[in-house]
Amino acid sequence: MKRTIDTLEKRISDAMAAAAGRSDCAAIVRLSTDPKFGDYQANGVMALAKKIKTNPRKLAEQVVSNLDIADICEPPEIAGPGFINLRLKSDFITGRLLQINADVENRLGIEKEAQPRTIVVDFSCPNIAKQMHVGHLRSTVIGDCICRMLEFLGHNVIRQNHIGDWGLQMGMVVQAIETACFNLTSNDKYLLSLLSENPQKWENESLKRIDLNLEQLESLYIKTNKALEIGHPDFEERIRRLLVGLQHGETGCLIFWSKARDITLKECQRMYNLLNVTLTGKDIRGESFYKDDLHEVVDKLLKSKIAEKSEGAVCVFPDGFKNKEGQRLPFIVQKSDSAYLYATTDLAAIRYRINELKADKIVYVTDARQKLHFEMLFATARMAKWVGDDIELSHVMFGSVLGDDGAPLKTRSGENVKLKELLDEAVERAKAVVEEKNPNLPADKKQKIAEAVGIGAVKYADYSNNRTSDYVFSFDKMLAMDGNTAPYMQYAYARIKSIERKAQTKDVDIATELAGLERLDLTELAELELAKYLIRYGEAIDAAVSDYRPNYLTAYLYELAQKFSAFYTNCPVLDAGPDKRPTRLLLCDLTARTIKHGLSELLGIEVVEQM
RNA sequence: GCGCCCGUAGCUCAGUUGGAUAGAGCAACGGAUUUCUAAUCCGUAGGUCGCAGGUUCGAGUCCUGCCGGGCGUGCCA
Repeated sequence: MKRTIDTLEKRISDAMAAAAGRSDCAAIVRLSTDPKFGDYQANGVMALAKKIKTNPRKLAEQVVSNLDIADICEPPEIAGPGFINLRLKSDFITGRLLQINADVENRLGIEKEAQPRTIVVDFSCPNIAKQMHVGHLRSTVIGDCICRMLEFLGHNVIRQNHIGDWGLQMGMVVQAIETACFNLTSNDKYLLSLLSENPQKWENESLKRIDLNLEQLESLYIKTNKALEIGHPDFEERIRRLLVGLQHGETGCLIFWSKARDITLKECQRMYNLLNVTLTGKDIRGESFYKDDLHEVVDKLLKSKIAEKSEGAVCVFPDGFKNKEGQRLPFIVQKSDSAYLYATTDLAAIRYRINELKADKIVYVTDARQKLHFEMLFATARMAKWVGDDIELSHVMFGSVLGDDGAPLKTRSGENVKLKELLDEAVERAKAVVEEKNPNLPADKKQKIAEAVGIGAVKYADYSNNRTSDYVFSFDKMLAMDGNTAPYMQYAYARIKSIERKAQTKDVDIATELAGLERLDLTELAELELAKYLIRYGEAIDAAVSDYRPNYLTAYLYELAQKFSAFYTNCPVLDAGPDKRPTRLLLCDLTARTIKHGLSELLGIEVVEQM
């Protein structure tokens, strides 16, 4: 089932082309700004009239006379300076609803993309030896939604969790694990003896016994970091040696590193499961994966004269980038101490994604502060001809999560707020609300509802904000029952489910009433409004996915829930007469399916049967 | 200094290649519950879209300048 707006766009554009005798015509069909203008409006005639220097209203008349859309709309009306106003026929609306109802694939009548692409999405990207914190929330959640939407439309999505598991800090990570082993050894005679006699065996033995969780590892890492900052030359030298050892693949260093990686990834996976994010172990492809390609990246850039030595470092100077003195700005791919950095890794990753993963598009979901980095990265990759003109590189950026004070969200002591603590508190608060509103539910149900609502609220708040702007984090707002929040959406869904449960006690067989449904009765305004909105779901997804903006989807879902709530208060369902009831049951069913699909399939937010 | 992002109702924010009278939610005020979950609905009030120019049939949206804020700006990611 084609999207209505696309069909209208095509037909009107064609009619414009016929009227104007040229091919570059765009109807620019949009939702009407006001119900009195109908459902859709075409804005393109005025621009075209200007281009071909003619009277826009006359042109509009010509276009309309060429136009055959009687299967969809009432006769179009020309208004104002040259708008074409379109009102959907009620037959068309009911036809669509029935088609959605009959969709056996449960896709709510939404078609897959005619030309599926291979799209790599790079997101989440936690770091080794660090707990996920609020800074990872947006990338993880928005990236996941983008993947889900693209996949639903039939694209081949390849998730890439580009974790920070290589580079400068790894010396300290190795040191941290080693410290943990020493701590273990200090009161263990056997390990003590091994330490002097057989260091290799000591490493294996102590690692086997070590039982660190990520929190403990992180705290060791932080201590190491602090010790380094204070500045002991010996210690500094030791960390540097560990880093070099790791980079040269010394087994001792590698097994410590690998242990830290395992501890970290295990905990991250817990977070993904808790967040209902689709990432798994197979999506992990961190910086370390590219470590052996870095030399070649720099070498190729140097050989092709794209990179040059400057102040000891190897730099690329892409066109159009200037520094503060107005001189060309470097994209450093190798430091003067010959170490590689994230620019190098990112270039290696681009090559891998295009050559091995066969990406048509690569989408990076990272915060807005990295904008310049990605602009230079893309420019460099294109200069090197590693990325063809037919391949799209997108930096999907987002703003920061702020605290009440307007500064990036931190704890009182100035640390990043841990994601786990944030989610725990959200669930805790949601639980208090469930307890208050619905104390009679069994405890396990209350817990499930609290988890769905609490975590859903955090995610939904993130989605519903325009991703490019910063937003102020507020439990009170995201858990509010009014407004564009997860609980409001979940409540609307729960109300429909409640009707369904009630139906059984009233001997109403919903399945039977919906199965043979052929005629609908949309006489009430609230019914018609809801019906029209339901058939637009595909348009909302398209808008959200084509600009990677989940807030378009949440805005649609919210409005849908509002229209449902209006319908719910005005139109009794189960007590309606036999002529009205099937239509109303269908509206309930399709609303529930749409909300569930949007929340649970596309946003990864659980719905609940009762609240 | 330069670059990027932003500035919309008291607050938080939507606003889709420039479209008709700029929209929500919160807060405020008024109303609706013998009725499928009131965790709801309906209504009222609230605006110089930072300021000043410009482009045009038409600007919150595009251009220029200014004011205010955030971020970035050669060896972190």
